[in-house]
Amino acid sequence: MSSKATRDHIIEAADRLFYQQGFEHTSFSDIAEDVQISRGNFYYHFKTKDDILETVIEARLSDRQVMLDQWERDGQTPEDRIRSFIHILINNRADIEKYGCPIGTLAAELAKLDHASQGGATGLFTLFRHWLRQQFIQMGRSADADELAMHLLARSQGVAALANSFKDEKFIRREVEDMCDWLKTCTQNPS
Amino acid sequence: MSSKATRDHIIEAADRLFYQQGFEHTSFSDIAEDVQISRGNFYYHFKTKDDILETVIEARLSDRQVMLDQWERDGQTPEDRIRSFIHILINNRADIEKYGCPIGTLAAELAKLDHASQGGATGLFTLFRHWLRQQFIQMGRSADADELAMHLLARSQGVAALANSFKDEKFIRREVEDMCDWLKTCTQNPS
DNA sequence: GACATCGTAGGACGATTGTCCTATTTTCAT
DNA sequence: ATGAAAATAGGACAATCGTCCTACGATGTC
Repeated sequence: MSSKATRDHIIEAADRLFYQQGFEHTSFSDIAEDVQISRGNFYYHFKTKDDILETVIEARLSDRQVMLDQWERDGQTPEDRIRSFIHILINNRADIEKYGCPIGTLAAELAKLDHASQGGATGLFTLFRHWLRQQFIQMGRSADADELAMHLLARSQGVAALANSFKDEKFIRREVEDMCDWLKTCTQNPS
Repeated sequence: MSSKATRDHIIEAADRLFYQQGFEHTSFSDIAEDVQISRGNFYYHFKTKDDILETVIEARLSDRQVMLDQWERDGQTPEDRIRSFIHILINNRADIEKYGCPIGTLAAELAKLDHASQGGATGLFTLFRHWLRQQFIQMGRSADADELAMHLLARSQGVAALANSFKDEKFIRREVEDMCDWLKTCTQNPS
């Protein structure tokens, strides 16, 4: 098989397993078994485990960027686009209830490990933060756009965390609705 | 030394290290070194690693219960007491920026490990959920007390998560103030 | 002061970890 | 078809993990 195809399989499997089981708790054997290659062959594609993590983070960054670009094309108004962000919680509720937020849980784990890729995980947050900030600026809230972005990011993280623990779909839907209501008030109140 | 003293030392060290490094990433050697006992002596006090985790969760439950009881004595109004809860974020901001929320990060890790003590970690959330619910009931919001409790719990978790990633003290203070403002509106609006 | 119990130390154990090395197979340009 | 390069397999490796076992020192009761 071509090198790139195998490499992509590894990245896809590592991405999924890091999400479902955590980075440290996922071993090379786990990934190799999932991809159906030998454990030894691993080091032809990646030098170290940290190397795979870096690549997975880059892949997630690229994935999310594509998603944001798509919203930029689809959503008519910045409010529409932010609503798409909020509705991630509903669209991915099954996974979130089982494994939490893929970005938040990774950032939390790497912080505890004091891992070199902490910054990469924070970069995933920053991607959304800057994108949300842009949307709020377009809504005429340039003065406090970053504060609004952080606020919404925090609320999403909180909902994901509790949804993961309590596995309560109604709670997710209620909070999503509440965030959308809050979003409506953002056009009106300049502060 | 008495058995109980050593045991308490182990629990205290395990509690701290599980928080700072995560449960799985903390080994018996880490704890033993911290307590300054031999690794082998461990199994005189605890049967397994999961056994220590269970005990640590019980200790955290007891600790937080004591804290809630204290607030119950100190705070004049339920609003005062809920404010004490919100201000955990400020009082513990240094640790939260470094290690996140001790309850949220443990619950997230155990969910990924599919660990038997998942319920114990969720129980820590439930302790606060029920306590907050009681406070909101005393504020005359019995109809939606649990929803308000979950809402506030979620917001705290979100702030802790982002504070951990961005290490931004101003963000914490801003969100705490915002939550206190929101709390004020809770007495007025019956829904 | 003898003795049983409690507490501790130190190491053995099998399994698993990330990493690395060396054959062997596959692929493909010539 | 042949040879170089790419890709894979399988195992060796040192270290570390949780667990367990046995022997030694401390403690306190009779």
